[in-house]
Amino acid sequence: MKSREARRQVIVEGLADHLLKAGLPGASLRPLAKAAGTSDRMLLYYFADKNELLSATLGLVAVRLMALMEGALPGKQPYAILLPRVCEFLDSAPYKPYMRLWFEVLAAASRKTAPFHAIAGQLCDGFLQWTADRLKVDREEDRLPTAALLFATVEGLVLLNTVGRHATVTAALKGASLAKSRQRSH
Amino acid sequence: MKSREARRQVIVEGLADHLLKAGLPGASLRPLAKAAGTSDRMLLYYFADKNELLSATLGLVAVRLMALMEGALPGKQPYAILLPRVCEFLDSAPYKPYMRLWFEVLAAASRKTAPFHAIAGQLCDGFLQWTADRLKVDREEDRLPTAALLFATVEGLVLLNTVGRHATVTAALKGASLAKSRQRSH
DNA sequence: CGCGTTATGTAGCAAGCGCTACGAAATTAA
DNA sequence: TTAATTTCGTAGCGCTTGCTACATAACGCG
Repeated sequence: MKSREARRQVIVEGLADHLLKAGLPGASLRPLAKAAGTSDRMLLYYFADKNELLSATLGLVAVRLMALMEGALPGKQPYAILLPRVCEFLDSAPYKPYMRLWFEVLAAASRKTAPFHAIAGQLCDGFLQWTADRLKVDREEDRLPTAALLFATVEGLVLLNTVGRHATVTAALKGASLAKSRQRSH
Repeated sequence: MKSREARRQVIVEGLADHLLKAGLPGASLRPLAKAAGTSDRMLLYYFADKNELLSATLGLVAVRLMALMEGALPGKQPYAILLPRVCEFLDSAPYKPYMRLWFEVLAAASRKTAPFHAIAGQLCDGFLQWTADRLKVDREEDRLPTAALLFATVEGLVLLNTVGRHATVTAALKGASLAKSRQRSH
């Protein structure tokens, strides 16, 4: 009765591991089952169908990512400092699998494919919240807009990193610091 | 002899249409062939394999997109004006299929999957060039960094739009204008 | 014990995938 | 006209996909 939920939990852990390694293209039932130490038959015994299974797994992945990010970058920093910091640590090894998977989910979500659209939306909100929490602003009413801008910019930069455009990323960061330094010198 | 290249061209046009509609998930040989008015057998007669076929098709898609963008936003604008402008028109109807497909290519590229990685890189460079061309800067040496920043930010904003986070996008644009206005008032 | 619910293995289905073997037309070259 | 080459349809291969039918095993409870 209760152990069913527990068993589901254990399975989902294995699925999440595999999903982070292989991504959505490698997320077919048989490989997933193998990674979780069970069979495709059992996956569809514990989950109604592949959608429910993926929803649960991506949910856990989101929880893991948020837990990873929770401890990172303590304190509050202004925009100009936070931008390169976030960009840098999201490009570090532990986050790369998450970022790759994240982009695949986004691509699927852009065609309104269930269940990706909903999940992508939630994760966007979560990440925006996380950004706002770490942001130091002069006026409190600027928090959300500034956090949104930072979020979007980081998103774009991480994306550029994943396709190997590192030079463009550093150029963009230089561009951001340019704007800030000019802001100060005026 | 020469008509073979012409035939390929005609086929690729049909493939591009379908690819923009159905995206990478719908890009299997039989549907593609149907859309191009031929058979899967013939696709693999005119192209070595599916990779070559997709490369050619995505190449044409890139050409089409660049042609679409060529006429848009004539003249040069400063960063603060260009950012919302680009963001707005990339969210308009004619560009949406391109953006969706673009994200799918990026997701595939993030796993270094051939031939997407190379194509994504090229398109990044093309778009960066386009941005730099339309940017008005005070000092010429700021052009590339500023263009890169704008590119990345737009990328992130378009991404947010495709998952329906329009409020976050407008907030971010407000955040950008905030930074600029404060820059002026200081 | 015996019985009902829960768990799991085996086997397979229909559909789709990229791709190919084969032969018949159609076209071109001699 | 004949011979060679290019074009294309038919059919199917081997494999993977999500998912299911069926039977068996294990377990909890009376």
